[in-house]
Amino acid sequence: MQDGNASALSAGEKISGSREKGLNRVLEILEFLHTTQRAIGIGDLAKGVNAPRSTTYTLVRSLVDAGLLEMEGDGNRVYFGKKLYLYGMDYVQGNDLLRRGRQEVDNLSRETGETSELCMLQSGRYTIVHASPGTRPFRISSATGLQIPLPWTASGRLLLAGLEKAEIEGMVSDDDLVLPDGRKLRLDDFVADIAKARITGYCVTSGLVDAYTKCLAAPVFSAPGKVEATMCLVVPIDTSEGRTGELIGLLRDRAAKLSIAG
Amino acid sequence: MQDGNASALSAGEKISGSREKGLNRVLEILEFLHTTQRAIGIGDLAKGVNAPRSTTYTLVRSLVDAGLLEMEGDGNRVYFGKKLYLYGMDYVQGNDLLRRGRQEVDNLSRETGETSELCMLQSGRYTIVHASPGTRPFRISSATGLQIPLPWTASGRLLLAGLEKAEIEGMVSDDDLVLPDGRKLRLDDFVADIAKARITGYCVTSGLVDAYTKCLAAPVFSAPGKVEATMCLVVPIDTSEGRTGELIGLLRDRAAKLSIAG
DNA sequence: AGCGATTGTCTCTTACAAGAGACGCGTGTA
DNA sequence: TACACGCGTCTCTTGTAAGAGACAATCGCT
Repeated sequence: MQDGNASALSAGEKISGSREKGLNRVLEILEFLHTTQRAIGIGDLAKGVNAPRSTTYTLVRSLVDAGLLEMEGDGNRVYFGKKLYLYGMDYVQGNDLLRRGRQEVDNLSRETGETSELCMLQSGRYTIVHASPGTRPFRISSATGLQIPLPWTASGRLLLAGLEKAEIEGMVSDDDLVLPDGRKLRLDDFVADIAKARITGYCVTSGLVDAYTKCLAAPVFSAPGKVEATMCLVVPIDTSEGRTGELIGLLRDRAAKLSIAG
Repeated sequence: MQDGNASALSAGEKISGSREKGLNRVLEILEFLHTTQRAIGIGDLAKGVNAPRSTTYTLVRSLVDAGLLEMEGDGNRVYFGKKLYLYGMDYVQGNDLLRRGRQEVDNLSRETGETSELCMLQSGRYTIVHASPGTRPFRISSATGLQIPLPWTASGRLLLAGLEKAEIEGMVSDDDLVLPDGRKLRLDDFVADIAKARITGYCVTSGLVDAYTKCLAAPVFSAPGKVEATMCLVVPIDTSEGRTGELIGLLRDRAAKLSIAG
C-alpha cells in the first residue's frame, strides 16, 4: 500500500503513490465512507484512502463547506452530509423507474413476506438499489447499496442479457467468478446462463451467495431488449417448488408492470 | 443566477474568471443540476456554471465514470447518478433524526390533510429537507431541497433560536430581509421574533412567503437548547384560530417526540 | 510528570491539471 | 451547396494545487 518503492509494476492500475488529482481523491473519500457506513476521523480517512494527511484535511474542509460531508457531533469525525441526501432525492425524483421500483419492491415484500430487492448495474457492478427486509425471523442479508460480483446472483444473469460475450468478459474479473464457497465458475457456463435467462425471462440461482438461500429474479425493461433493472426475491433454499413457481409468477408480473414506461 | 460580466467587484466573492480548482467546478456543477432539476447538455452546463467547455467535458467524464452523474438516454445530457442516490441513502441511514422525521412528517400530513415539512439548516441556509403534500385541492408549493431565505419562514425563526445577534447577522444577507412582496424586514425585528419564538416554543408567520398561506412551526432539539430541525405545517391563511391552535398543539407534540433521541 | 501518538495548521516546491483554442464532424437552414 | 452552429476530442502552456514535512497543541498511557 504505502511507500512507492517501485519494483514490479502490477497489471492494470497504476501504483497510487504519485500525485493524484483532487477530484479523484474526493471520489475515493466518498467511496470509502460508503464502505465504512459510519463517521470516521480525518486521520483515519487519510489512511483509508491512502492520501497525504495535509491534502485530506484540505479536501474534507471543502466538502464540509459545500455540505457534501458533515462533521459529526464532537467535530472530529466526518460522514456524508445533507447535500448528498438532497442530490440523491433529486435523482429519485428524476427517475421514474427507481421511484416506482422502490414502491413495487416494498409492496412485494409486504405481500409475500419475503425479502425483496431492486437491482441495477452501477458502473459495471451489480448493485442492490433498494431492499425491503421481509418478515422472516432470521435475517436474510441484503443492504441497500451493497455491491456484489455479477456471477454470484440471479439478477446478474438477467442484467447482462443481450450483451456480447466479449462485453460480458470485460465486465467480470477472474475474482468475480470465484463463488463465496470457493468454487470457480467457468466463464462459458456463465455466458450460457445469461443466454438461457434471456430466453426464459426469469432466473433462479440456488446457494450461490450463501448456502441457505435461493434468489429469484425477473427483468425490468427500459426498452425492448434492454434490461434496465431486475426485481428479485431472496427465499430460503428449501422453499417448495410450488411456492417458488408462484413467487416467480408474481415477480414477473410486477417486473413487467414496471417495464411499461419509457 | 446572474451573468458574470466583470464590472463592479461585489463584496466577498472573487470574480469567477480565473483558473478554478477542479473540485470547486464540480461542486458548482452539482449545485447547478440541483437548481435545474433536470438533465442538461454539457455545453449548456459549461455556460451555466461559467466554466470552459474543455474543462467541463473532462470533469463530467470523471463524474460519469464515477457514477455521480449519468448520461441521459440519447447520450448528450447529464443528470445526477445512482451513486449520489446511494450516498444519500447512507446519509439517511446514519441519521436517526432525518429517518424518523421523514416518517413523522408523512404521518402528520396524512392525519391533518395539510402540507407538512421537515426543515433544517444547510450551510447557513434554510432548507426543506422533506415535504409531504397534503390533500388540499390547490397545491401549496414546497419542494424537497428548496432553499429559502431564513427571514421568510417561521422555521427560520426557530432554527436560529439561541444564537447571538452577531451570528444571526452573519447568516442573513440584506437581500434575505426583503420579503417576496417587496417589504423589507428590519434586522432588529427579526432578532426579536427569534427571541420570542425561542420562549414560546413555536412560531407562526402569516403571508410571508406568499399572501395565501400561513406557516406553523415547532422546534426539534438534538440537545437541550440546540434546535436541530423544525417540523412545520403550511395552511391557508384563513384557517380558523381554533384549528390553528389544534394544529400547533399536534405539531409541538410530534416535534417533541422527535427530540428525544441523542 | 514524562513519553509517544494524533490532531489541526502552515509553508514551500514542483508536477501537473485547468484552460485556451484549434480541429473535424454532424445538423439545421437559407 | 454553402454557411453557421454546437458537439466532442486533442494539444500545449502555465498558473497553481497536491503533497512533503515541520510545528505546536492535545490526548492517553504508564
